[in-house]
Amino acid sequence: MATQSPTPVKPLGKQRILEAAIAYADEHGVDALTMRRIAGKLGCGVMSLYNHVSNKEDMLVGMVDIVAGEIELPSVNGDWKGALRASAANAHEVLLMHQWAPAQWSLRMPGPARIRYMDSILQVLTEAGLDARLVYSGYHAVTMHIIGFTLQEIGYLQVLDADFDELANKFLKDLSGDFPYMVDHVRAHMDDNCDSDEFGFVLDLILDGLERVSVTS
Amino acid sequence: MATQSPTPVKPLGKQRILEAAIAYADEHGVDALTMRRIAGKLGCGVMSLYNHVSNKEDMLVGMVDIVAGEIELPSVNGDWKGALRASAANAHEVLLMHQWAPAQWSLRMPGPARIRYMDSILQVLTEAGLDARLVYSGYHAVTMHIIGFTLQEIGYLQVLDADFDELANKFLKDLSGDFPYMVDHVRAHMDDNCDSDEFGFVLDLILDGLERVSVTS
DNA sequence: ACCTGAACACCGTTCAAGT
DNA sequence: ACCTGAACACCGTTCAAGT
Repeated sequence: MATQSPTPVKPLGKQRILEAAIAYADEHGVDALTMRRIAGKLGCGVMSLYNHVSNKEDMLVGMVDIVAGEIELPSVNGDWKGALRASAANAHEVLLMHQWAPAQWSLRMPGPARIRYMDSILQVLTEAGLDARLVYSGYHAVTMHIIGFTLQEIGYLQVLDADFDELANKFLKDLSGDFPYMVDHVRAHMDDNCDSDEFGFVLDLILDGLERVSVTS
Repeated sequence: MATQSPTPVKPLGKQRILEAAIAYADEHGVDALTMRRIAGKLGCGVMSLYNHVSNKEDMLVGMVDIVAGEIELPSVNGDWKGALRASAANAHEVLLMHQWAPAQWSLRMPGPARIRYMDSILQVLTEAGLDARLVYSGYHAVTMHIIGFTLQEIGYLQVLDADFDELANKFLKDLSGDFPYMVDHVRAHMDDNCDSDEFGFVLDLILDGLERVSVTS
C-alpha cells in the first residue's frame, strides 16, 4: 500500500547492482556474468548499469570489495595467532561461498574494505611484537595462504564436479606412465571427509614458524 | 632451397598453435588472447585452429601444461628440503615469465606434464620419510605457496604498472580513514629491491615447519 | 540526474563446402 | 585429413536521444 511507482520497481544504484552481480556469479560462475544478464535480473536496460558503474572491471572491483567486507577482522588484542587463525578461517568460509572471488582477488585493485582488512592483519602482526621484516613476510605468508589455499581447493572442487568420469578415464590412461604417488594422493582426497581441516593445519605451520623465527632472533 | 610449399608456410599443428598462443599471452595478457588473433599470428583462418584444438578451454589447458613442463622437477635423492626449494624457485621463475599462468593453473584440469610434476613433489615428500598425513598436507602447502605466492606477486606487479598514479591518489584519499600499517607495508614494498627473496623465506617457513612436525611426532 | 534503444566492433563456435 | 569463409548468437561499450 505504501509506494506504487509505475515503471521503476526499485531505484537502481551501485550497491543493488553489485549485489545482483554477486548473486549471479555465486550461482553461475564469473564466466557467465554478463552486463546484459545482470540488467535482465534487475529488470532494467543494459545501459542503465553504466550510470552507476563505469565499466565491467569497475564492477568486479566492487564485487570483490563487498566480499572482502564480509570477512570478520582479526581481533587486535590478546592472542595474535588465535586472532589470525579465527579471521583466516572466517575468510576461508566467506570465499568458499563466493567461489569466483579468489581468482579475482589478487589481480584487481583493492577497494576500501580490502585495504581495511589488509591493514588489520598488519596491525595484529605488528602488535604481536614481530620485527618489521617478519611483519612484512608474515603478511605475505598469511594472505597467500588464505587466497592460494582456497583457490586450490576451489579448483579441485570444480574440476571434480565438472567431469568426474573424464578425470577417472584420464587417470587410467595417464597411469600407463605410472604416477603412483599421485594416485595415492587422489585416493587420500577421496577419503578425506572434510573433517581434517587442512586449511588450519597449514596455516598453523606458517604461524608457528613465524613465532619461532621471531623468538630465536 | 629445400622446401618451397605454395600456401601453407608451415604445417599447422597443436604444438605450434599452443606456442603461438603462449607467446601472445606472455606479451598481451590472457584477456587479449583470441582465437582470431592467434590465427592472424599464424597466418591461417580462424577455423583452421579447430582442427587441432577442440575449443578455447582445451587450448588453455594445453598452454598451462606446456608451462608445467618447463619447470625442473625436484631431484629425488638427497636433501629433500633443498630439492623442493630449488624446484620451487625454478617454478617461481617460470611462472613469472608466463604471468597469465598462475590464475589458470588451479582452475583447469591438469595435463600430463602437470601430473608428472605433482607426482614428483609427492615422491620427494614421501621418500623424505614424512608420514602419509604430512605428505598430504605438505603437498598442499608447497603447491599452494608456489601458485599462491606468485599469483599475489603478479597481482601486485600488474596493479603497479597499470595505474600507479591512481593508486597513489587513492591512497592519499583512503588514508583519510588512516591505515598506517598499510602505508608502512607499501613503503616497505617500494624499498624492497628484489634482493630479499620473500618467496624463499616463506617457503622455508613451511618446509622447516613440516620437518619439525615430522620429527616431533 | 538518471534511463535507454540502436549501433559498432568485436567474441567463440557451428556448419557446409572446399582440397 | 586438413583447411576455410559465411553465418549465428552472443559480448562490452559509445552515442544520441529521451525523461
